[in-house]
Amino acid sequence: MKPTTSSSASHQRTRKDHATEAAEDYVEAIDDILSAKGECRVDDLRKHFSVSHVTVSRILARLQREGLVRKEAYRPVSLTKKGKRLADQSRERHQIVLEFLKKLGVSAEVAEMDAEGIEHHVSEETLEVMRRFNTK
Amino acid sequence: MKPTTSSSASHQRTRKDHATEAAEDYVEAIDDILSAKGECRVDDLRKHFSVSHVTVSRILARLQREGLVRKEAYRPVSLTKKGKRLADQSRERHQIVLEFLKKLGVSAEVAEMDAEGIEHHVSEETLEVMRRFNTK
DNA sequence: ACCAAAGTGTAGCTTGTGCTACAAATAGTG
DNA sequence: CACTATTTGTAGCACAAGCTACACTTTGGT
Ligand SMILES: [Mn+2]
Ligand SMILES: [Mn+2]
Ligand SMILES: [Mn+2]
Ligand SMILES: [Mn+2]
Repeated sequence: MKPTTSSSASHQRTRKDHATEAAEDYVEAIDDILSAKGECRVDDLRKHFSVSHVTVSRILARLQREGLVRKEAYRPVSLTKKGKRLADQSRERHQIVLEFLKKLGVSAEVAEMDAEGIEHHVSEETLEVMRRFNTK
Repeated sequence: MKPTTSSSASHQRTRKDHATEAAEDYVEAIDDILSAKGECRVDDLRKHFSVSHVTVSRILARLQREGLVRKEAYRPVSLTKKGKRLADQSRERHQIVLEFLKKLGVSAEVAEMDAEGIEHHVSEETLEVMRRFNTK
């Protein structure tokens, strides 16, 4: 049963997934918070992720450099078009994975916990398989 | 459809999963390489993960501090009892996730790529659900 | 035994993400 | 308006994991 793919390719893929993880989770959270309460502050994200406001602030600076987010000092955060697009994609994938786990028989609480990590490692092919499973 | 669990708890769990990821992947790789060729060198791990030998060296030093691995300068790596136990657990979980994805209809190549990341985010409950799915 | 090649170690750099402590700005309350 | 509480920013720390460059050890071939 030798691997069809070299192990190194899988580990490289995983490292790449992790490199985009923060961006995906942040734009998704920002978009959700914007929908829920009209504006998104550093402090909202601090609570959402259970990290210090400093961590939030520095990640937002990076996302701004990458053109996903707009942010002026002491002002709320907003998403660029690119950021909104990534948020929508991320949310959709998140939902599919979550729904999949629940349909599979995992409890809602545990499904929510697991989905938050799993989502970043699901390829298009696997996502499609999950989509079909969900509608079956 | 409000979350049953706070989003922050999921993100904390994901961060914890990532904190143990390198240890799990390394002891598993070491154990596999030991089985395959009798000894495991820094260079074997370098190839396995597609990183520099420096990265391998520093991660091994940490795993040694954590009591998972034995290593003397210029000598091959070996696993402690604790390391071997973690390797066995990690391999078993890896196999279950991989088998699950393939049974689900994902191609072998993609299943191998995705499993390498997903495995670290699968809770005991989800793993059990996958086990049952695999034998169905 | 020697020399070259391969493998390993170490110094030192980078980036990302976590933190506390302190300073500044904004918001809320009397 | 003034004062306080909350929010946000910044300095500076830690740690993990990536890298290159260079030094040292080990291995293998002549
Ligand atoms: Mn996530
Ligand atoms: Mn998410
Ligand atoms: Mn992950
Ligand atoms: Mn892995």
